[in-house]
Amino acid sequence: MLFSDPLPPNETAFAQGDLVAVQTTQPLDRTLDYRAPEGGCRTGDLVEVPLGPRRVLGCVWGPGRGDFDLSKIRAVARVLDEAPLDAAMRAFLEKASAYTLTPMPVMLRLATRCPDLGAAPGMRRIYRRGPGEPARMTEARGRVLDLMDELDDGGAPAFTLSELASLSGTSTAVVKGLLKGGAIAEEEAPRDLPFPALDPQHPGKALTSDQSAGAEALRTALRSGRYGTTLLKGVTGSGKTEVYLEAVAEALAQGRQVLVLLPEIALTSEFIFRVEARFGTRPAEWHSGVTQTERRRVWRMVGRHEAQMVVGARSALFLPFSDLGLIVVDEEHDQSYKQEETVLYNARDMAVLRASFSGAQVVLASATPSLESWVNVQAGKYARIDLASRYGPARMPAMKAVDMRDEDLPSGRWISPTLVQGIAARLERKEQSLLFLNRRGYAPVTLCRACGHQIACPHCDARMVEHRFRGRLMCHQCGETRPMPVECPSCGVEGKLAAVGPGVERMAEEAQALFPEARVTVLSSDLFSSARALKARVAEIAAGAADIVIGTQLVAKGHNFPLLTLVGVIDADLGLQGSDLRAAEKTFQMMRQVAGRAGRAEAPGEALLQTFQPEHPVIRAILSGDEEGFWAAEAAARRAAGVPPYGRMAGLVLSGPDVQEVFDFGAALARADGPLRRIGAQVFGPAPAPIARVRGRHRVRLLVKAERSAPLQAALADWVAQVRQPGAVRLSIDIDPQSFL
DNA sequence: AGCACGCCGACT
DNA sequence: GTCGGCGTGCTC
Repeated sequence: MLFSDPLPPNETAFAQGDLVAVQTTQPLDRTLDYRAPEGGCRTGDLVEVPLGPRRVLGCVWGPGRGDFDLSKIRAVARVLDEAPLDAAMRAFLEKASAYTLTPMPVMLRLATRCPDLGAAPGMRRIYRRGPGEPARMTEARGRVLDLMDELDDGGAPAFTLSELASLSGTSTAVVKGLLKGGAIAEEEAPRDLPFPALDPQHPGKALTSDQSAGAEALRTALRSGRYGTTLLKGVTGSGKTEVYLEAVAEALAQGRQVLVLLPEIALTSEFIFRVEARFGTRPAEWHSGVTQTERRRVWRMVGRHEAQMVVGARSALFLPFSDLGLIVVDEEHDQSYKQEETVLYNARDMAVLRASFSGAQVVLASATPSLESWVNVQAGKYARIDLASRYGPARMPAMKAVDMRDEDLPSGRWISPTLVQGIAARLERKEQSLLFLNRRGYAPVTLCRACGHQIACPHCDARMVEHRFRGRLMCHQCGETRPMPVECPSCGVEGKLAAVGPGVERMAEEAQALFPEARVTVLSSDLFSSARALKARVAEIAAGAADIVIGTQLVAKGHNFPLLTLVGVIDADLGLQGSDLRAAEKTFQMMRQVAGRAGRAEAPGEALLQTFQPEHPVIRAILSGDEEGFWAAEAAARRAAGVPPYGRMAGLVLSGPDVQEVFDFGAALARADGPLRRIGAQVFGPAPAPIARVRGRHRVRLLVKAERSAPLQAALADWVAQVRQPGAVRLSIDIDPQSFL
């Protein structure tokens, strides 16, 4: 990405009646001219404008274009009482729109995702202790007043009516009764309270010399007051968090705002706890689990610089920070930063873009960085800090391959004798073992032994996966479930349906059969109703509530298991097959993350990787621990193939209810490749997407490949615009797709 | 996104 | 004749 565009001119004030260009959230491909309202407005102001019979949300983008019939121009209806989007934010939105080929109105919608935007700030009644005494004292009244006096630490604490009633164990009627005598005073207070200030001077943990050096480098970068990106690399448990919290402290001391992105909501509560320990109070939170009221508060306070620090999901990048000084992207390599729905953007790249417009520093933290980041370091675009030594006595586990060709294992069994021995030894020592398999459910395939039929989802081209705990079949694509049938749905023969292949539930069964006395548990996302329930279970397990843990991908993500000393990877080859060019990178990262779960406390850990191809370069790189060698080899391979980050790619997915129509549209696009050829780009496809049908919609994929320097986005826009799109067919363009299938 | 306009088939 | 299907186009 290039981030060299200058900032747009500074904010302009417009007097009533001046022509202003307004970017709306309606799907229009340009701004519309309006007249500035009574009292005027400024660039960046969020406004309500009349559009046809409706009023819609918009943002003042600059002086009017003046290319529309003056007599038809209407006036801005209202300037919202919200913080304006500043020049850096607007430039960020425009650049992100151009880069991801996402229409501006969609970007503006991302930036204004605040409940009740523009509504008057909500008020609520609060109650404080008053000077008076009640005419008659009762027991309930006494409890209420005692509560208020007891908690009175000088600042006359305020309560809501319901808080007061429930905390003192009475009804609201008692509180209301106390109002009369003036013992309690009622007042109106804004619902949106500023966030308490974080204290950068609050003492932090003692740092190792490695960590101190890293922290000092980040502080120095922060003091430059300019944009810069640093890759903070350290194995699991090396104390990356402590290091970047020092950068946070520096930004806070400068009075600038901080955003920390985490890949998973489940990780936020532990992180917030650490922030509170470090800075004395909690930061603002922004993710799908936050209530509407709190969201509104966070959005407003961020815009007014009354929230200093936000911890959240990728969408927090679009909050209206007024002075953003630091963005931390924790676990920067995580695939979830690139979502594969609605708006396609990579939060890691967008963080860098946003920071470049705000003069902010970016810290990309990871034990296993993405190849892109590694290459950017090599090219001198990013700085790099390595935390090599492990925090405390724990070490990286010893890693060994279990060559499955030499293991004596009956069919239908997946835990090799070598791995069984390892688990047995741990059980004896009262240590934990983790078996990792990235497959949910009992078995990936359900096959009829009579006719060979495989049970597939009726809406998707995907197999139904048996979930034996629930006695149901489930489609992992669309979530469709149905009871487990007794007879084959194809030939009707009873009792011939067989489970083929391993899933975590089946591993649990096998482990339990091997070790009947052991406590076996499964950690899989589908077994928990909420992040809270999952977190609670993880805490129990960490405390020793299980001997053998069977887990999916979930366990690779930063949860702590101090008693764990053995990790068994059931199928280390799983990620190596297929034509995904990132397979090697993903497998490498995943295996290292999982292996990093072992031996975090006093006891040294061991990781056993079950594989049929121990000589595979990726497996060898994992075992040898030669990361730099792996990156260099992988980078060379990508360069030779002309693929990202050395070449540019775009993936197109066309989808619609009618296969023929979708394919015809794909073929028409492939034929009309003139604009692409002009920049030397090639089109591949149309081909059925990896999952050719999802929720009843047929999906077809095209892939565009270009040179690094080619103006890909502009060519793509021209190309797609030439071919008329059938109404029922949807088209999404993914710049820098994660998988190239 | 909505909402109007408009041009074709099935009905009171 | 007219009601209503949703394709096309406009909104400052």
